[in-house]
Amino acid sequence: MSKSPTTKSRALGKVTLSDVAAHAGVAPMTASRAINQPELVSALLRERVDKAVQELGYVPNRAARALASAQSKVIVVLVPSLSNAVFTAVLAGIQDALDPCNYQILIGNTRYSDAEEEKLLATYMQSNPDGILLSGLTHSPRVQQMLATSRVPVVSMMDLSSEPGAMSVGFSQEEAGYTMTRYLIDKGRKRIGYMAAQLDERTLKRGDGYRRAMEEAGLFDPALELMCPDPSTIALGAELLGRMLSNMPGLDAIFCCNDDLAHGAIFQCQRRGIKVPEQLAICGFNDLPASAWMKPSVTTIGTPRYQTGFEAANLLLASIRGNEIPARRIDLGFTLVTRESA
Amino acid sequence: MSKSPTTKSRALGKVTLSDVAAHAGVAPMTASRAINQPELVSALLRERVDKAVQELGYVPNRAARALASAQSKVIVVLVPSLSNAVFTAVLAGIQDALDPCNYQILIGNTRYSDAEEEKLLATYMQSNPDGILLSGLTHSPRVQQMLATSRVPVVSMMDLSSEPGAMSVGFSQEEAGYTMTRYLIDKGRKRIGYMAAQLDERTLKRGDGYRRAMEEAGLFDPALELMCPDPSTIALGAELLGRMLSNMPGLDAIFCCNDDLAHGAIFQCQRRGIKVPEQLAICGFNDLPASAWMKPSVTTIGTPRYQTGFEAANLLLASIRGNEIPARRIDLGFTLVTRESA
DNA sequence: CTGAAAGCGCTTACAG
DNA sequence: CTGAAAGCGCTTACAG
Repeated sequence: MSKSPTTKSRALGKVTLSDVAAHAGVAPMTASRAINQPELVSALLRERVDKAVQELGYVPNRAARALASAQSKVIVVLVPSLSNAVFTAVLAGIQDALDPCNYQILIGNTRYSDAEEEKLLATYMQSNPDGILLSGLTHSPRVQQMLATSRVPVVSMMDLSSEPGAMSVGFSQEEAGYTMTRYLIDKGRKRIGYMAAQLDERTLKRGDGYRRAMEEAGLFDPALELMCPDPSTIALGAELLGRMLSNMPGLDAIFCCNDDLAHGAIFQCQRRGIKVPEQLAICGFNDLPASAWMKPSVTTIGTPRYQTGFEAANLLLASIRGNEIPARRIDLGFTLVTRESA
Repeated sequence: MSKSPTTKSRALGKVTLSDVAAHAGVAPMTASRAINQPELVSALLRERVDKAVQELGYVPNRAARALASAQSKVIVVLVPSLSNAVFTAVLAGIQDALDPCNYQILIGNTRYSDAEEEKLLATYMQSNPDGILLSGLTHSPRVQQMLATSRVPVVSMMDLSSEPGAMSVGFSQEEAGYTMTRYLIDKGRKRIGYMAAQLDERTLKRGDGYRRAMEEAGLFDPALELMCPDPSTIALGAELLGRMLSNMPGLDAIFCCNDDLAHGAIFQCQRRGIKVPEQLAICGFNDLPASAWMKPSVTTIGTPRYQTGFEAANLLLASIRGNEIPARRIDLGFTLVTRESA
């Protein structure tokens, strides 16, 4: 358990590559190779270096490597929320895709705020990331500029970009909103409300789909939309249900922009003795685990969250490596999951 | 929008501090000061440097700074899960506490695996973290050794350490398990089962508390415990309920080690027509949002998740800064939340 | 297969 | 208040 012999004032007092090299009786360069490209070093020296690494407890200094090699091995991931199960599933997919590649993942939680996104990106840019994974398609001008000037590969997740050359993985949020609304209409519902919260990009696009379907069917009525900027929670769903019930006479169905709201709305119906779906059909979006188990179980849109993260990370890796990219726009689709609630 | 004039082969082709200094007509050292300790630079030069930074779009290189200053400004956080709302709340608290301090947070998801924890820590150690936030008290020998040799300040979250000098923030998991069980006993329940999954450290300690209460009351029966190593999910709760019902005759209450299991168990009861709490009392742990809204609402233990993250981060900061630390062991307590289900 | 030299972009430690 | 020198720990680019 020997320590670095020199005690220079600025140093961390840690074992360096030179210490390892000295201990093994080789040049630092050889020690470096033995560690990073062992196939380029003779078995004998490789063994001596390995032994020195063990004995000294050498830990490579990532900052030094990044500086010398101009390669950070860092990938930045920006998501709007960590409390939303949707994004933790996306992160799981990203982790699984990146795990074998020895990248360091910098996770930033923008909290659905453009300002926060700018701040995080500005900070993370100091780490010279090799690639960036972003949620959504729309970003502030400053973010767009930072991305453009950095020339770092970027993949957008959760929706499909129509910009040529842009890389994106997800599905059409608008189309999914349309599909769910269409389903309710086909079931014979006439007064279909849209309950939305957070009002992020995706919620708005689902609303666009809802509107298109309602207009097509001649059922559109702006009074049927409740758009609330607060974060989506079960409690908010419960509250908004009350508001919709009192403000929208004749309501026979509600399309909630996500499952959290739908769960809250259904719990509220249970407490008020409103029968779902007989009196009121309620459906959600995302197919969270509880949706399959609640009573009534919840009709919703199944979304490829884990897969989105996984594919987006792989697309980014291909781009970083300069590999051929068959498709820069990967549509993972969505599924209409019909259950008891609508 | 001028670029760095030199085009050396190894460089990133990015604007450096020297470029900024040249553009402002000062020495690099002065540019560095103007950016990091502006109060030490005259107003005139400070202004010229600021202008140069703007005009060149300078982004500091974090690796270079870390290497030169021997300070990483990195804090490592290891949590066992990101899909568990408990830990995302802890992370939110950490973020809020660290946000003003310009630290980079490295979030590692150990997936409840010691091997994964070792791997993550080994990787993150390469970044020379200034501090580490760990979940739980027990860690593998290799993890303990890495922490010991690095001499980096560590704060443990989610439970209280009895080791002298160790810093920890949380509450007694054992005590909480005891309290919930005691509550069920006081309510007159006799055959109280314990439904556990994941079987991590905390689940086991809650079980210890359950056992202590049952033994005290002369109600203990090992046949009343169902310990399943699979991850906790609503689906698993629903499944385990079935198993307990068929294997534990006379069961009149179930203490689920967390709310996910409790929700699944209650949904299953609804589907089977079992009345909760009349025929079977069910309670959970953690007080997730749905617990207050479900029907029946869920009796559970409220836990200080956000607060744990917040206080743990602040404790770590104090330790990093060498501030005086009034208490190295911060007990945030827990609350028994009695509702309809038990 | 091995190694001496130079440099990555910044900050420390001095000196003025 | 300002700056010239040296160095952080590693890797690139050569040369042998």
